[in-house]
Amino acid sequence: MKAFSAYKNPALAVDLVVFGYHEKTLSVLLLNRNEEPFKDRWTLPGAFLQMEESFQQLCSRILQTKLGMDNVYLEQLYSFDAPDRDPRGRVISVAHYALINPKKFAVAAGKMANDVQWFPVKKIPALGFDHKEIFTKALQRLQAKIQYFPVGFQLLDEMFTMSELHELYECILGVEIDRRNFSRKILDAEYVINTGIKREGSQNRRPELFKFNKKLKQNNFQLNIS
Amino acid sequence: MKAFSAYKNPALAVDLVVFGYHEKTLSVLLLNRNEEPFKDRWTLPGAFLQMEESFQQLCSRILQTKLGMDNVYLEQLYSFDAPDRDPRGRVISVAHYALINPKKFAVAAGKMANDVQWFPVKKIPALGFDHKEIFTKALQRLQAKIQYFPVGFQLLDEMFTMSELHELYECILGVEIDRRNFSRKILDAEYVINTGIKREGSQNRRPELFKFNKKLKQNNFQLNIS
DNA sequence: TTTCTTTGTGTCAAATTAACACAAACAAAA
DNA sequence: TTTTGTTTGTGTTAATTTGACACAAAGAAA
Repeated sequence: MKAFSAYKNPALAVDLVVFGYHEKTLSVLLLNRNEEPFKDRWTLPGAFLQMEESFQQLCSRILQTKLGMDNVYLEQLYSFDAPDRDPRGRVISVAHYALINPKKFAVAAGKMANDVQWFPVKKIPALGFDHKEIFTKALQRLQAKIQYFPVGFQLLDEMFTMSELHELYECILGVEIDRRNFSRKILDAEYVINTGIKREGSQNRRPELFKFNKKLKQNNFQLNIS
Repeated sequence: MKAFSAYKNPALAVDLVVFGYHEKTLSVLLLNRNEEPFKDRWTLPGAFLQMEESFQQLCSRILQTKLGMDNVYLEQLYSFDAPDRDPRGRVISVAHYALINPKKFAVAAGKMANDVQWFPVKKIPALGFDHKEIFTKALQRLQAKIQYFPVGFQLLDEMFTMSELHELYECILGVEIDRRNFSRKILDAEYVINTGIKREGSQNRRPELFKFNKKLKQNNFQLNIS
């Protein structure tokens, strides 16, 4: 480590935007900090990166110790570097976002925070640090991604109805989607995944909403419609 | 900074994938390292983040000191965290990519490296660290982004012909594009940018290749076709 | 002025989307 | 078990978009 001795490194943290879907509402999990800075303010859950730890591991650690969750969909979002983003000093945050099904995890306040709570994405309070910016970027990413990749099933139970999926999409994208055309797109996509070939029918091909790729098929992706 | 005293932080670096377009070829700038680790191997240019420095500033510093460039298009790519990616110890790399016009900058070896050279993206040699992975991700990002956002002009002169732009797109995407339909899309897009309304004509609307948004207009974007 | 090259528009068939009628499947109630 | 309503999926059609290519206008070179 000689090579680094001349450097004083900024601290490295991960902040998590945890999305959950419940009662037709997309929500985000926030912690009420019980210590300075931003004591009693809502913030995203986060923690500092340990020397030997990967981002994945750190995310799991945050989810487990602070929120009691594991095995969730996770994706790296962006790294935030504003020099003044943390009043304690220089901290780079490599933000990630997670998609979970709130029913599976009873959210309980961990040791650090005095309160953990779901907030609908339309009613996010003032956040500490630059977490509002992180949240906004995460929501935009989710909205963009759901249109070409089947993230979003992680927000529902293993089995879900077409209506539930339809509502989820309308909710996340904030637009109305024709129920029947949506249904057709999902079924077409599922068919392609399972068989590798397009579904025939007079004109019933709607390959736009999802552009499933082969990787997904390899990953044994399953769209369960009850 | 008391709060951090318990932590030993991983080092933070930025690695740059600098794209240039020259003689109908998309290339990447590589440095031949003249010190361990990976002495005499090709790598992406990079440097460690100083305490008060933003990513932007660090990128500029790398471009200026190692490559003699400034004022280039720059975008954050992804953060790489494999614990063993640097044999010297734990180093997180927040990779960025840049688009430049090679004609504007005479590439000269800086102090650190003993050689700087353009490599066509189809002929990248074995790279040190995990830089092959970073390069691959950058190329994929560029290919994806160019299809809905007008990055890519930065690779050409201020004035360029339609043929040049057309070639650039074919080169980056690695596919053939009909010259005439391409031309129409570009001109339609330019028209929308300048006037805010669609270009009329019997069926000559091709709004797919670029989805220019208003932000671009605000940024005074100009597509100069000689 | 002629000839060649570059560039842009017209046209048309195929593919895709959006909107909505209708029918089958399912569930709840009687 | 029948009735009644709700959910879900397919059919159909018009409008939009794409892709392929003919052809013409504009420039550049000879």
